[in-house]
Amino acid sequence: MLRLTKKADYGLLAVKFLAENPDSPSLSAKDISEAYHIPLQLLAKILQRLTKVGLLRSHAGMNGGYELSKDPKDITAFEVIHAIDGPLFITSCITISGSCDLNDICTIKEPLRRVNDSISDLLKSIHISDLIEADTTRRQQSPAQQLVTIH
Amino acid sequence: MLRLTKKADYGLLAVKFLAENPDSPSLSAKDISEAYHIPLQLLAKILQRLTKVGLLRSHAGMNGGYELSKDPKDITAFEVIHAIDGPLFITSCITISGSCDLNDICTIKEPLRRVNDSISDLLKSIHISDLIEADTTRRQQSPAQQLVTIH
DNA sequence: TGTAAATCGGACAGATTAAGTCGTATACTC
DNA sequence: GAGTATACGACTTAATCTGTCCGATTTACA
Repeated sequence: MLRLTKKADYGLLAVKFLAENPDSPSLSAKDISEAYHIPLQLLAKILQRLTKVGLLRSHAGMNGGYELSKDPKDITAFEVIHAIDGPLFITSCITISGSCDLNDICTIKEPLRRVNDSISDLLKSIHISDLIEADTTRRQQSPAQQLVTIH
Repeated sequence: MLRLTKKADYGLLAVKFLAENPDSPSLSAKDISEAYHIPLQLLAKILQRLTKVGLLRSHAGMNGGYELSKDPKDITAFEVIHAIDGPLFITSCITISGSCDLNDICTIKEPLRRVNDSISDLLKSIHISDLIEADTTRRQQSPAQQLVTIH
């Protein structure tokens, strides 16, 4: 099925939201959870992880919250996803140690590892700023144009 | 975590195995399950699905089994994975109907859909024949060379 | 024509993982 | 000091994946 977790989805949404509101000194987990109807406690943990890896800066206490620690141009989708979901492995048999039960038998491991790397590269080429741009251009387009350029 | 199911792994292995043995008129689920230590009944179901979508031809009865219904060059990794795991959706919110709870709120859907398409294209560009070639070239190389060219 | 070997397919149980909740501690502002 | 917010570990619930069981059907061959 090859799908991201909801946490990763939420994380991307949150980071994009922070990127879109550079004027606000910091937005709280509550602000973001209400904007997107994400369970507060769950989002809080996601933001904590993003803070831990240095993508966000946090401010506890009243009027606290989170802000991006760098420019949206310099944050990739890969970084966000990796921080939340951990390392990306397309196959079940490839683990961080590189070993699996079928170590000597399995002959598709290496080809799939290359696929894995390609996907990683793809996600590394997508920056948070791209997400914002894609969104604004979409709004400017007519529905007919959207069908042509998107998907 | 963005990972294939084991079923998809098994399916790819099985299809590759069939492609590697074009001389055998047909290999049974048992043959394949023993070659790779895959649970027989589980593999049987996977092969049944691949048959259902037309990638394999099955022969019931004694000396029965499966064979590829077309050339390994004409079967993509995408076809195998799609047959087993169903449609590929990178996000949790993008479904076959294209709708999610956050339909109007979620602003990363379209960008992620493009990522989704890119991954699909990537998997469509990988043919079963490629998996075999990658494997044989690997065997011909020295361990040192493998480290350079692979990954 | 009967038996063995194979595919077919639904239902189910167990295991693993994801999603979400709870409670408490800590930090900061006013 | 009160109120608001982050930090974080433990826990529960829900969903999905993995694997098994069982019976039915098909086919080759003795």
